[in-house]
Amino acid sequence: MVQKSKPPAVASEPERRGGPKRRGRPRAYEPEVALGKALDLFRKQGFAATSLDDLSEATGMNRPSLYGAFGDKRELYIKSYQRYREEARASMAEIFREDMPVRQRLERIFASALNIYLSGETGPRGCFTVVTAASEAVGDPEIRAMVLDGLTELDKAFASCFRRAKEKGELPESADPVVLAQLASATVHSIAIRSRARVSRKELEAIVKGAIDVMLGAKQ
Amino acid sequence: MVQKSKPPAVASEPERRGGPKRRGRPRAYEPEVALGKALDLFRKQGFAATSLDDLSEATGMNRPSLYGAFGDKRELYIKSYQRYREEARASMAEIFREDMPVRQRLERIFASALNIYLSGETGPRGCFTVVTAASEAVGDPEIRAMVLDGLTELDKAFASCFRRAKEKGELPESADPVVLAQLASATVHSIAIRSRARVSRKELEAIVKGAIDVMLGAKQ
DNA sequence: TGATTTTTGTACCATCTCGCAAAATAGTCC
DNA sequence: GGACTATTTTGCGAGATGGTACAAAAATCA
Repeated sequence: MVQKSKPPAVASEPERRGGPKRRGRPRAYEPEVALGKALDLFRKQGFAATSLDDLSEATGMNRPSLYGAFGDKRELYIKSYQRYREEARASMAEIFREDMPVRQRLERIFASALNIYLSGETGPRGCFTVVTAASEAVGDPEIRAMVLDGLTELDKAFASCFRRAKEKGELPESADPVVLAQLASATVHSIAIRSRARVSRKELEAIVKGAIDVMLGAKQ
Repeated sequence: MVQKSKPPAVASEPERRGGPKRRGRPRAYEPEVALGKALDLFRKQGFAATSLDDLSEATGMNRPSLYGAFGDKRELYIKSYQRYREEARASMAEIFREDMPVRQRLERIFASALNIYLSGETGPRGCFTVVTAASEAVGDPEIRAMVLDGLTELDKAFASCFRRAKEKGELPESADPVVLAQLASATVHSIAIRSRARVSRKELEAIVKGAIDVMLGAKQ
């Protein structure tokens, strides 16, 4: 009953101009925006510490509207996480679109991660996957599956990055793309955690640089 | 009630120093044991998702006793974390006591971490530092300082490990102990997160092995 | 024995929690 | 204009939450 009879207007644009006008009282909120606000909150505080009142205040929707639009708290959490993943995936795909040296690609990936983790008005927002893994993944199989999926997606992206590099001769034949990818993912996880402890951007960038050097064999 | 109401008469160390015998009603619990139970719970569920009722049930203490012994929920959380850190530090010190090849020492450190993260009756317990960083560190300066301290402690331990190795000629002169330590820490963080998503011990061990190989220059 | 001290057990409070059901509102379609 | 539809608003209720008050219980001390 919530989103069943909703017209397939998935794209946000056709709504405002000459679109197939929705019947009934118009919404006082924009779902995309509201979901973004919810995402911010969940990312900052985690699931349990975020109350419906918090969400209601942040989104500007009162609880029943929230409930009607996104389902209960857990569903909203899952939808927020999905949206987060989509955004992360998009910026990742962007980096993989054009051709460039491995080092540069790695730098851009890590820079993108840092931007995601450090941006935020009230402090670093961190990584949703890490927050979720820490709190909800143990007890909720569905959420755990999403976390697992997020982790392996990152692994695969890095692995393909290193595989390409090997093909182009940027890495020695002895290099193992999967192992290097796990190290790169680990670096991401590490800066995700450290960013929450308010480690400075400078230090995090230094960690990234050191990790890249080792992975590309500049050191050692 | 988990802890039975047996008198603590012959507790591990009831009273030291000639036993000036506590006056008043004897405790029905052992603080050390109770704190351990609280630690388990917090580690599993995080701060917000753990209620005083949960803690009361797990420790076998009712709320007033809990409050009297450890203070409010936040204080209990902090005390739990301190105890966790002490245990981790102890097992780390153990590994640093005797002399051994770097690879072996690294293997033992990671094995110790894996044991800590994976043990648990109701599933992997994960790393308190990661859980705390994800949930509480952003909002609570005191807790954040503890997390930061825990992170740098691990970094330093690894750094000293690599420094020793370099002195003994186990690593090339070009190796940077600090950078390698950050990579090692990152690997720990990564397996801490992955363990919560129920990644199998086997996979985690493979990640560790790959990371060690790269750090010691066996690959590349 | 009785006084003192410490802990325990029960009960309680004020607040917050999530979820829901009406009722009011604002638009579209005929 | 009136019927219809989708959304918002208000408000509620059963239960959980963190924290506390108070008296009974159990030990030591005098």
